[in-house]
Amino acid sequence: MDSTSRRLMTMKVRVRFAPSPTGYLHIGGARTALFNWLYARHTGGTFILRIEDTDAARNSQEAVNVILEGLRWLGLHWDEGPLTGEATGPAKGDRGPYFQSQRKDLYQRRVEALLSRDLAYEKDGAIRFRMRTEPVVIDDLVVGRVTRELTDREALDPDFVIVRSDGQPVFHFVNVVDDLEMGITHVIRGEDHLSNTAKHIALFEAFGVPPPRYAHIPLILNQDGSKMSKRDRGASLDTYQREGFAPEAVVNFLCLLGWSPKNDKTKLDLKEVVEMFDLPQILRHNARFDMTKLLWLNGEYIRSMAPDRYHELAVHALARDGIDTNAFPVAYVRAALDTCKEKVKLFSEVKQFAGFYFQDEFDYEPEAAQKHFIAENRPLVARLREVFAGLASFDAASLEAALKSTAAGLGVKVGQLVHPVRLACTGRSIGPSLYHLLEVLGKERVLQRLDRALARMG
RNA sequence: GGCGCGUUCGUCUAUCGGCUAGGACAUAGCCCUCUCAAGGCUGAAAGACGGGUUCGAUUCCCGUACGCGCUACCA
Repeated sequence: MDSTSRRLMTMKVRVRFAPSPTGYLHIGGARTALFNWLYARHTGGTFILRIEDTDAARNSQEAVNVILEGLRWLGLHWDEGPLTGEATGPAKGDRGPYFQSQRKDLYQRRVEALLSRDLAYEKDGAIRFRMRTEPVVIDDLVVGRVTRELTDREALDPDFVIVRSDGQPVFHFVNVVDDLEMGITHVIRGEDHLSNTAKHIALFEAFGVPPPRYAHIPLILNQDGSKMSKRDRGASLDTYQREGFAPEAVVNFLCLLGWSPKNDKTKLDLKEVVEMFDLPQILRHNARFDMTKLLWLNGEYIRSMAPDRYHELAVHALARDGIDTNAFPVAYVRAALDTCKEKVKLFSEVKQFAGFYFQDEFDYEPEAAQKHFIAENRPLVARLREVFAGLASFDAASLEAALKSTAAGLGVKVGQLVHPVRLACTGRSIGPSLYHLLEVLGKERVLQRLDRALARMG
């Protein structure tokens, strides 16, 4: 073991997620944040959020808020970093500011230090760093030992710009200065930065400071293997926030992209992941994003979700879809939502499954109405209506018994009653268990809806 | 073009030289069933290619192909 690794081993881990506020949080960025968070929690270290808002033109407070809200939604809370999207706003941690736009003096001082030692020089109004020409060895914790040779262009001129002629320092420079000043011990980032790491290491050496350990994680690709860009469906985290995914399912799925618990478990306990997670086990190849599997996982999470959590998310989804459940008794809402818990894969589906509980006026599915609301069924449904009306106890078991004996008495299959009744009471041909849904609706609503449907049957 | 990284079922992955290559999603069939799901059972489905090393290679080495990344006064 060299002295650098020994020093780092005794040092408390400090990792950071350093997104640029572009207006959306890329799913790959979310995974990078997750891996940094997991490593910090695993080692008892510190997870830092730093906003790389050097490109003033396209940065805004709203764009930063998208990132903050995305991370909060995922449950990836940071130990140091901004508390709001405002660059000059409050922050926690003593190594700030955590916005690059507020760190200009720091960069200026570092530039002058390099200039004064002739490690950098001015050319055409820009400031360039004297890059070494020997290969740079990167001991990456994920990829292994990488020896970065000069490219053909670099062989001609290895130096690179660190401050543009307009006075703006470039990414490679500010990134290194910040990691240095903030005492970052491990840089966990996308593999797209691997080649550039040589520059970063050279810069650290120029400052006379040992570089942090690097861990370059593979990229997340589209289903077809192409690069996932802003426009691709599922590339932006807000897709999941809006479409009714449970954050815990998204986090679980992201854990499985490039990392695995080495057993056959798919549904993971985050606490266990924190215990097991480590950098060397991260896979070295890119992964494709399988939305179908995430959807399945989300359904798994919903099915096994704690009741309170499920109701909270379901009610929230309904509200977003224009259904105010506050107008109904809490017990009714809970009972109604419970009948759908095992049916939905997404919270955005809750309205389709449970909407009828909260609105009396709804249209019938045309095809189903044509099939089930026929004259032939009218006397059958009418008979059942009377049986239901006479029931002393309107619970699922009684309803089932009543419906089945009525069907038997009429000499028809159970389905011949079930389908028209379901359609009459819900407007749809699919939905929760019929008997349970009738129980929740209650006798009054059920009879009303049956009457309304009977009026349309022949 | 140069530099770097990668390559196990369609997809995510297990395997750290002994494999009849395991699991999950998706998919096919069957069962269950009031719809839709869920669940149960069964099936099909993989080591990019070519050379080495080895008693033995998915596993180690080299080459080729393919994919991805970087190669900016973008981040």
